[in-house]
Amino acid sequence: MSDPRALADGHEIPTEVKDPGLVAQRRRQIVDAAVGLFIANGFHKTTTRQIAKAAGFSIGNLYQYVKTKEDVLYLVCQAIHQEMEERLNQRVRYAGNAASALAEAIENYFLVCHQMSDHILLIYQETKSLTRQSMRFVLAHEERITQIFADLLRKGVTDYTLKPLQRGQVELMAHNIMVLGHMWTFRRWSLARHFSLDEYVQHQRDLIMSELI
Amino acid sequence: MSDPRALADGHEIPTEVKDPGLVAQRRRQIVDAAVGLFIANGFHKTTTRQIAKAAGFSIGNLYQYVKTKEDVLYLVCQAIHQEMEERLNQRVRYAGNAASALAEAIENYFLVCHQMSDHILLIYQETKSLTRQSMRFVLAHEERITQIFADLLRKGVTDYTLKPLQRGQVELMAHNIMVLGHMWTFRRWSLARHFSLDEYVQHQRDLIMSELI
DNA sequence: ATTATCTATAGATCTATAGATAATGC
DNA sequence: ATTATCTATAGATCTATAGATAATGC
Repeated sequence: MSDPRALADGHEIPTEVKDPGLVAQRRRQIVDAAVGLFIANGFHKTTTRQIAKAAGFSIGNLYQYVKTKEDVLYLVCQAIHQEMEERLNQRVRYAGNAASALAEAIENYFLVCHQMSDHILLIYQETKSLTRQSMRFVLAHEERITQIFADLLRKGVTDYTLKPLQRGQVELMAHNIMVLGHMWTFRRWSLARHFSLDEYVQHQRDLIMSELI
Repeated sequence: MSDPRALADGHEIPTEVKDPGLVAQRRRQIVDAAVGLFIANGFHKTTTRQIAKAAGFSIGNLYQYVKTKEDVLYLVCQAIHQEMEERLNQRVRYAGNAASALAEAIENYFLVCHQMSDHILLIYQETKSLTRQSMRFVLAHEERITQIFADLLRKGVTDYTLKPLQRGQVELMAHNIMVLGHMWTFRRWSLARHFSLDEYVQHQRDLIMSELI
């Protein structure tokens, strides 16, 4: 709690069930069921009954693993960020030329954004339905993902493969990268009239890199 | 309907009331009441009773002016885009140096985004709750606003105050400008730790313009 | 007479829990 | 014996409408 990065690990949700392995398994079922339903119908129009049914057990049992419907939303948001973070870290190269590592990370990130479009949209649309506390954790996770790019930028400044940047400008560029990736998910209805995914990724990557070199 | 730009003018919502002036007036009351409630509590958690009460009349009368709750959301989205568009057009200068007109328009736009933060967030969060048809109109309006920047970019290319740009790149930069303005509204929780509004506007404006000159 | 407004409520939900039943492990 | 699961439902909504009343204009 004292380290701001630990915030993104989230908070415990109380359960009536003793076996931690079972809790993890059932909650994964809940999340898998809920993600699809929330994407299709939104959080508010999805009922806890639908979630229980799609997860493969009864409504009563669902409430052994979460205390409220909002708990389900929180689990979903955390799971989405978790997956996003893993997919990015999996591919980030920290050795060698930082500028080209950044360019690769941007490309990878934009492709992941494309693959996780519906999930990213869900977070934009439903974060507001979280309790204050849950929202803080979800935003902290978003921030931690942003720091992947901030770290690469700082590394590029250190090894002189990028132009020098003020501390604030590092943050700004990291956020810009994040948002331009998301942009493909919430403006594709217009962007796709002009670009394929690959064209979009290349143009944006070049735009960002030309700013930095 | 045949001209894509006309789409943004929207579609008529049926009413039981004959006097068009009264319809306009009551709907303005409805929109003013609903905007505040939707921002505070979200579309789904706001009840039609609350809207009627805040608008100053009964629930029965509300339904003389709209057919469904979703109609209210649609009216709200249109009103927000209307105001945004007016505030931008009011300040856009089409005479003289296009590059500096663009820089000024960006600055003005970012400030308007700041002032209308809650409204922009509302559109990001609730557009999905519109019917398919209403959503099309709302997105068309968003596109029309984006074209304000696309037009300035084309003008800058024509008068040689900006670098030459391919057709697709004009669209891309216009969308980037739009989204970087919105970004202040949905990432201020993080950005404000590093920048004041004015610093943010200047940095982003300089970043965009340096790409174009 | 016509138009606008209000009151009262039908009908349809939905979340969360209580209490009963089934499964598991000692 | 303990833990997990299920069935049934209490209690609390909420949208949209029907029918009654008030206001308006000829």
